[in-house]
Amino acid sequence: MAHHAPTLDEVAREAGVSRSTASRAINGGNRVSPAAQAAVDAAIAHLGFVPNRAARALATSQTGSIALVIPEPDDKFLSDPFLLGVLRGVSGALSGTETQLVLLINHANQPEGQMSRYLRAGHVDGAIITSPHAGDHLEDDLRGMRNVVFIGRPFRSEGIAYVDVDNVEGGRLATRTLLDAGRTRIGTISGPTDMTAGLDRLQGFTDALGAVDLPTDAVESGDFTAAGAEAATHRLLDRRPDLDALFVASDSMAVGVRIALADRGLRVPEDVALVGFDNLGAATAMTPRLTTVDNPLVEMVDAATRRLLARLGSGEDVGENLVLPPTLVPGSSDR
Amino acid sequence: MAHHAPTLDEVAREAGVSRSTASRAINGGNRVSPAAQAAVDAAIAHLGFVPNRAARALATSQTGSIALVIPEPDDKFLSDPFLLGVLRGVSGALSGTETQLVLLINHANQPEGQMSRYLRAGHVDGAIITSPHAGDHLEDDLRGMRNVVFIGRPFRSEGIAYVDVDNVEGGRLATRTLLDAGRTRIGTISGPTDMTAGLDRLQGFTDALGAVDLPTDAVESGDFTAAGAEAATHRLLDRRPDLDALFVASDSMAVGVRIALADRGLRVPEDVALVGFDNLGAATAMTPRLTTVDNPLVEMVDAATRRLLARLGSGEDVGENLVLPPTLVPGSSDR
DNA sequence: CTGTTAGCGCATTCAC
DNA sequence: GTGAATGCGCTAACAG
Repeated sequence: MAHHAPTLDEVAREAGVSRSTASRAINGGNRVSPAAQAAVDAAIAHLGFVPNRAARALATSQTGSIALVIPEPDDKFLSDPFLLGVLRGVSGALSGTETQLVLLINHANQPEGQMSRYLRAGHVDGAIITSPHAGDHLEDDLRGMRNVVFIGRPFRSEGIAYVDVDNVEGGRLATRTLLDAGRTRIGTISGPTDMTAGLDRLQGFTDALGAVDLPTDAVESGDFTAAGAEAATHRLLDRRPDLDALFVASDSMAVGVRIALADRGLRVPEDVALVGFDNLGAATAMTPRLTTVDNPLVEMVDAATRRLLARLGSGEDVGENLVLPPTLVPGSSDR
Repeated sequence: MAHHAPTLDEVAREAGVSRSTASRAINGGNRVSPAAQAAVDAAIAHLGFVPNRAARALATSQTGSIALVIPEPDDKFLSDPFLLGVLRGVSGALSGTETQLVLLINHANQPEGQMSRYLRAGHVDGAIITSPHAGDHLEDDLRGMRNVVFIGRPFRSEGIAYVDVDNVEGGRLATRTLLDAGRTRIGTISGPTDMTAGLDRLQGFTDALGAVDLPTDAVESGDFTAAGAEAATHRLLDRRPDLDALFVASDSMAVGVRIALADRGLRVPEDVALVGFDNLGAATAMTPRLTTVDNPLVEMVDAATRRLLARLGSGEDVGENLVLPPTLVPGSSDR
């Protein structure tokens, strides 16, 4: 245990300069002579100096950390690939940065406005908010705050910066793939209706079928879990046993759909063709390999983080919200 | 945005007391009169005062935050239920606490000793370290530091505080379940050999079979992923097509095992009985539902976090390392 | 380009 | 039980 963490004072003394010069040398080296810079660098290396974050934060009133707000862990939490992708994206964008990542679990029953108070209290410089649900206080509490970026489009997006994948286009893409494979009796296991991602993907499904004058009523909504999708599939097939294809709004749900189909003795893709959505790991683990729509989640989050950092740094907005295009990932479940 | 975050000074002034009294009132209220206490409380509520973490950290040289160190995101990262369980455990232990959680991604190629330097620099008060691998610098870098707790027993545990599940006993439990079901040609898809969890579960397998004089050589090691396990299962069955039961060292791997068995036309449990390990979500999603060993991960991590907090608070060690007992979770894959 | 001078907001001696 | 004084380690004017 070091008896004493080296301080800027000691660095300055060892380098033979004043504290201010040492400080400038550390922060970008503006207006410091090469000689002084070198001396300070040497002293830092020699002493193993690491700036004290608390002191720096106090002086600059910037914490050097951002928060990642994630929804309360519930039963589906334990197998949610979404969160892992988010982590990976933030982590990538922050690597090489001095910025710290503070994790904030957004408990559902926590006092309204607590989150925005936390941000306003200045405990962190900014925040990334994941998976907004309808009725979430967060969306309204945080509207207009410029140090906040949402992952996924919120329900009312005015005054909210966000990045998202084009879920409508993704839903279209998936459904067209089924059409191109020659299927005509197409249904969907949609996502939850209290999330824009669920709604948008369903919209894409409806668009694609409507464009070719096919019925769009074979819909049952799941909850982005395998178990929920399994039940939804049974409900749907009870009603419409003639379906020859399904667009499943998430790969996790496709696992449940496969089970339901197997229970009914239906083969994939011979009897029922399948196209999923996400490509976050589950698709490649299925047999036959699931044809799916790639959700560029990691890139999305990476972009969101960089955008937040830019907003914090320059103070100026980077402009438009970012909506990334989805792409089809071929498998053997669609034809 | 508030023009000005309220400071302790203002609280003191509004309450008609000195800064020191206000400070005491806030921190436990020792040696402050009921009248003063009430006045301060009122002022705090009125002003919406929130103590500035940076200032407090600077004054106390305690940051009020702990780090959670997780391994670098690789390809299996995106579908690892382990990490989610850890998050859930830490989150639970920290809720109701003022302590912040800082996420640290431990990049494999990061300079040796960086992590321990980070801790010694005092950026956080302590750390929770997840899933130690053999050859990890971390284990040696952090040995002896009393503000660190590991999740999962490290290879050399001297000088390292950790909590773990009894993986050996878990492996025994799983294997005995298979024996009790009348199986006699039992193999295992083990975990990676560079993790104590993998090694220990295999040890339990060997113990249980050795105790009844059955051969223990039907072993192939997976990597805790479904794809890896699928390949391992084929290797094992190529060599030992007569097996009538498998202990699979993780539920994620069991998914791959099921695929491999299906490919070979083997039914579960009629032809091959299966017992997994973890019960972190995958088991209940399988059909037939996987019989598995419950890994009390969330409780483990919760305990680890509380232990860390205790160590930081009182300065005294809480004593022994904690090793939680695993329990069997019945399914219909074992008989 | 450099050093001197002030705080940032809080906890904590120490006398009273 | 209370208040005055001091310092945590750093950055940011300011005058030189």
